[in-house]
Amino acid sequence: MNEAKAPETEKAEPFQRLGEIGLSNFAPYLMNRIMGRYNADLRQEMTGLGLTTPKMRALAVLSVIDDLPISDLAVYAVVEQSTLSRALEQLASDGLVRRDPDPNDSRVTRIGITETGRAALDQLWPSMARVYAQMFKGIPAEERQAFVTTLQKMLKNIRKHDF
Amino acid sequence: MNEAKAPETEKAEPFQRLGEIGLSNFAPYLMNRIMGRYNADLRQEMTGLGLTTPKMRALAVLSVIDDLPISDLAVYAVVEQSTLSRALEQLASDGLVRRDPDPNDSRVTRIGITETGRAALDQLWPSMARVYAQMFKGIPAEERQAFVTTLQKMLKNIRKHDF
DNA sequence: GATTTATAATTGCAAATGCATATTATTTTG
DNA sequence: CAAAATAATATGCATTTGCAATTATAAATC
Repeated sequence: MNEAKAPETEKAEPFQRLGEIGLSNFAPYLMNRIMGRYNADLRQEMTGLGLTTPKMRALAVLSVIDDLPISDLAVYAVVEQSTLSRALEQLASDGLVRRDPDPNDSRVTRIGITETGRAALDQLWPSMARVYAQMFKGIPAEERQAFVTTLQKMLKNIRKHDF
Repeated sequence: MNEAKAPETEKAEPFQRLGEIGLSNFAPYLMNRIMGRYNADLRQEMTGLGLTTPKMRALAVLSVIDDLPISDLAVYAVVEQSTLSRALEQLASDGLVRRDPDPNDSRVTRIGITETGRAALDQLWPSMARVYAQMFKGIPAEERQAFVTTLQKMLKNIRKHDF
């Protein structure tokens, strides 16, 4: 009577529990495991350069999209606004980023990366590339591409902002 | 999917920078963004249940693999050993987990989940399942499966332990 | 156009985190 | 088998984090 007439892809399962899925089939678990290692591996390198994860993330984002309002940067960099505020304080005093008041909205401070900031990131990049390569070792280009495509869909599904 | 020109899977590129790859094509970036949202979304629910991310992760793992040494649990749950130690202290005093001395090695404490612990996780599970479903919304089963398969390979590539 | 509401960024503060170290138990080695 | 090296867990402590409240500005509403 109360048969589920589910459209296949969406929600057909009554409610599978984690134990039934299994950790190694549960994507969020695997992703947390992988990113935990990725971030831990990089943290070591960062420490040597006087960087922290929030600082590094801010620089990495700014190396691609410059001159961002702090609130946008927080979203891109996946760092809490207040944490980022303090990280930027240090980055600015170390000369790795620049703070420019937004001409149109005086509440906004726009952050740009400096040459020194780029240089710092360049020092870290080999490690990032190495860990990245390690992660995808033995995975063919086509599979990598499909993987990224799925990730892009997932981000669209889950994000709370327009970017 | 356009035919790839390059047969090389390993390392052929001279050294592409992040700016050239672009944030939205850089898998670790996308994964951090997605997991950042996933974890933030759940944190809210957890707070209501008196749980934190480390506590929740420990319970989730234990619901699948019970009776783990603390050191193994730390790996599975992606939580720092010292952080986990303190999280377990609280979980035990709240009666959500049990601590049993290992009969063969008296350095080891094995952690098991209690009925109360399972009940707490059951309360959280609907939210986890909801965010999980949201993440994969519109992504066909086949693509999901391929995605998980790639994740499994990646974990094998990057992990430092045998599990 | 004055008042309410919303947004950007900073900051105070308590709690959480992670590193280094301590403690206890086990394994290895000479 | 004593001494040294290794392993599992706990803990001291300085730092980091995130929430809530604050300040300052802008937008909306009446």
